[in-house]
Amino acid sequence: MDETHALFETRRLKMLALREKGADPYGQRFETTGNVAELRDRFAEGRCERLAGRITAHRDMGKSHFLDLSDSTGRFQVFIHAKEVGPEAYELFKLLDMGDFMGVEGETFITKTGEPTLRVKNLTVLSKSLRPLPDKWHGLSDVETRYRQRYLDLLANPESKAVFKQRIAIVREIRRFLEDRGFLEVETPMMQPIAGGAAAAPFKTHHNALNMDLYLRIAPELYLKRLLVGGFEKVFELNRNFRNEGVSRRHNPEFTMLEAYWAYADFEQMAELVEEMVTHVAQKVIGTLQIDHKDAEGNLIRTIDLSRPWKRASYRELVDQAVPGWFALTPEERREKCKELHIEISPEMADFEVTQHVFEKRVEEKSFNPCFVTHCPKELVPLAKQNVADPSVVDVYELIINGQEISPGYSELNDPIVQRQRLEDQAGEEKQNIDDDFLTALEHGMPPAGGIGIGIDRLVMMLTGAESIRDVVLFPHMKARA
RNA sequence: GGGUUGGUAGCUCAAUGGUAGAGCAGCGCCCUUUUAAGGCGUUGGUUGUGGGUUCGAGUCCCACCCAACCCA
Repeated sequence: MDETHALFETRRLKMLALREKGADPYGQRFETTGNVAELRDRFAEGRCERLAGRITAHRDMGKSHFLDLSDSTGRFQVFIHAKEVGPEAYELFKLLDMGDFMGVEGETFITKTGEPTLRVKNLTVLSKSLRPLPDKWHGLSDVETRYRQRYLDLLANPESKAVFKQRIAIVREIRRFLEDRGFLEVETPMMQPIAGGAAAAPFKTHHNALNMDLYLRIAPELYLKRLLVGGFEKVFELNRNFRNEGVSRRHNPEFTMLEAYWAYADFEQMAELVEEMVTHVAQKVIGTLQIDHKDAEGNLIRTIDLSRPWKRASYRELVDQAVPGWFALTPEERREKCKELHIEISPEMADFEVTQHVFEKRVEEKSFNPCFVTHCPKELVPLAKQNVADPSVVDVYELIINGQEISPGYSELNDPIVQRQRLEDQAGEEKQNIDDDFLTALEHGMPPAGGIGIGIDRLVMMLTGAESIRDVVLFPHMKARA
């Protein structure tokens, strides 16, 4: 939309005309007697009120005008008539359009159709909009515009705004829940010399004054554990991580992660904590533990049942259930089996990766109600403690809801020697990518601890029924327009 | 990275290869209680970009850009 467009020009000329008539088209503060909701709550005829908002409807009866003035709490009808506001203000009013902000003062009354209304005596122009808002009836449905110009989506689509308000409430309730249990929210570096704590490609940046490369963090984990070494016993961080990977329905390059660590606890206590937290948040924000997911047409696809207790089963058990006899096969036979099952695998995959692939396709993607998958193979999770009885697995859970990983939880590895070995194995040739400062910290002694991560975006998707991460991230990343 | 679908007026959408249209918004006129107000009239387009085929392309072909979905 270029700025010489007729619609833009018409409004620009009106803006200039307002200025000529002595009205500042971009005005100052306006004292109100309340917002729309407050006016409605205490509504009685004959009260003098002052209200500010955006013009969202205009019903023109010739000399009488009915406008909807909208703020974040709703819309309120205002009545404007030349005799009531006087000729000068009426001239200003005629220069206003849908989408403009104005402040009004007048007396309340009820129209003959029963609508609570404000009869305007004085009006103040607060802000002139130079571009038209989306169609009042059809709204804004173009997904590209909804993401690129989210403000239009928020204005035109109440259900979109509702999802973001739910997201805000979810994040707030998580913070309260953890704080109520003695967890301290901390802030650790977003820019790290070595991007550790997860296996993912980082974004690289450069500090000019220090002349050093830095990475945007892919996880806060290694810093939070330093805090356990430093004597904090219950900490959490709820903030952004960055991963330099593809974007998809489930991936945004920056995403919000909760990590929490609890000294002297283990992964089973962490599972309890997460179960309690998510059900608490669902009950508080959504008002139910039965979460309906609908398709674009509004048809119910499924209901996710968050009722406690949540299912717990070992990785091995679940894979064996999905593909009976899987663990009796040789690695070669497993690859054959994948062909039979039409599960695509690549030749360079290690045997545990083949199993993991089967897990993803046959267990994860088919699990909608909550399931804690416990005791994963240690190759998958290098930062967790090995199981005492079976060293081939680690003491972790992986929480699956809605066919996606929502949260991993660990009994954190606190043996510095084993930890160094694991990181070295994982790094392979790239030894310089090992966070030596972290290992030094561990060598000073870290208490045994439970830790969790929760992908907040995916949690919000699950709780709100959003099909795409872009529907729960206010400003999702998009390619630059041509 | 591969596949599928899509991109037409500010918004929502039409248009067998044959004059690019509608509703809403905008603009003008009528109307003193409307609720998507109504009535009459009217402006508005490089059909994502660039090529090609054709007497003629929004439509067919090629390349590219952007997006959604699926796959890797």
